[in-house]
Amino acid sequence: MDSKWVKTSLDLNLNIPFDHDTGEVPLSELQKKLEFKGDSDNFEEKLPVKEELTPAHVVIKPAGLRQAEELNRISSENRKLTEMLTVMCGNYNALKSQLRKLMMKENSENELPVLSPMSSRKRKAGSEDLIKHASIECSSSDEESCKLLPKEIKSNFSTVYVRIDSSDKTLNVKDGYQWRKYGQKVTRDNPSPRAYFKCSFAPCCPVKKKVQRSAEDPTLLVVTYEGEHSHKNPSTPAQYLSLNPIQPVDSLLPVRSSDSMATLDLVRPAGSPNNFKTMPVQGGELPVLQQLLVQQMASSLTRDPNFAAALATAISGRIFDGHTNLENSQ
DNA sequence: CGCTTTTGACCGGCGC
DNA sequence: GCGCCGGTCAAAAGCG
Repeated sequence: MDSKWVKTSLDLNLNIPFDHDTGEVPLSELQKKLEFKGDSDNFEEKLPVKEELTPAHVVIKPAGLRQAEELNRISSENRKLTEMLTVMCGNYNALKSQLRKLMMKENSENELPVLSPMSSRKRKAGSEDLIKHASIECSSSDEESCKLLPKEIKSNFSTVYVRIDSSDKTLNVKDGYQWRKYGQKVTRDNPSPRAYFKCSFAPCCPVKKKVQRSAEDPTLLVVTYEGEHSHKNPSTPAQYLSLNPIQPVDSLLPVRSSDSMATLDLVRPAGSPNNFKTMPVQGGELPVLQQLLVQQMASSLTRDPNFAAALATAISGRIFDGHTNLENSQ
């Protein structure tokens, strides 16, 4: 990756020079963009859907013309949004492939053993020790607002930590995939039960996940993903976004105990300070943290209720305006 | 009625 | 060989 950096899915103006083959953009370009777009409060201004219909528009123009114009405008906005969505998805995939490359590099450098999680209890315990440091902490008072996407690592075995309400007794973690619970067990080392889920989105998808409250911190859910999804996405991007207006967040890369650990407090309002904090970094981890920073910015923006609300208002306002104008003209 | 969840039974690996 | 333990199965119950 070197001096380059990956593109996130946030360039709604689509002006960043972007190599679709490598999924990379120059760091300087990205920084410029992030300076602009990092503040979600500015999003409303950036959206090109706020232009007002002046009374003159409504009164002067013939009804049929106005309707046609409205229709054109709505459909062009629709096209724009679809385009943005397509690019966002493309960028997400690019980001994912970057992550994978990085992982492979990390693994070959550190010679991390490829662990087979099911083979032995003792070895399994070892692997969990390793992945424990690969956690993302997602603090949430609201389960709906806390959505994670499992990272795909070489060993196909990953863990994320999800902060939940201590009163919340369910073991549901919404990560965009569809899961079917097939078992629950109380394990020896933890009084709270462990739930076993299989991915039920695709019938042949081998991915499983285990969800259990942390023994040390009952407000922390330990979610262990195993395997790789045999399907691309939980649904088409449009379907997924319509069902889950907030994009999931990639979890951290696995790092060893001596390395840095980043925590994400996703329950904090996106505009508030310290939404992202890192612990002291050891040499060689900077690209990972930069990547995380970008991911965090992306997640903050896409999770920002102001942004979602502004977008929803703009779209519904358009539709409503269109309806009103149609009714007025009749 | 079909899908999901619950839950006790069962299975296989491991240590003693 | 036996018991322990984590993981899985599958029938029954629950739910929309």
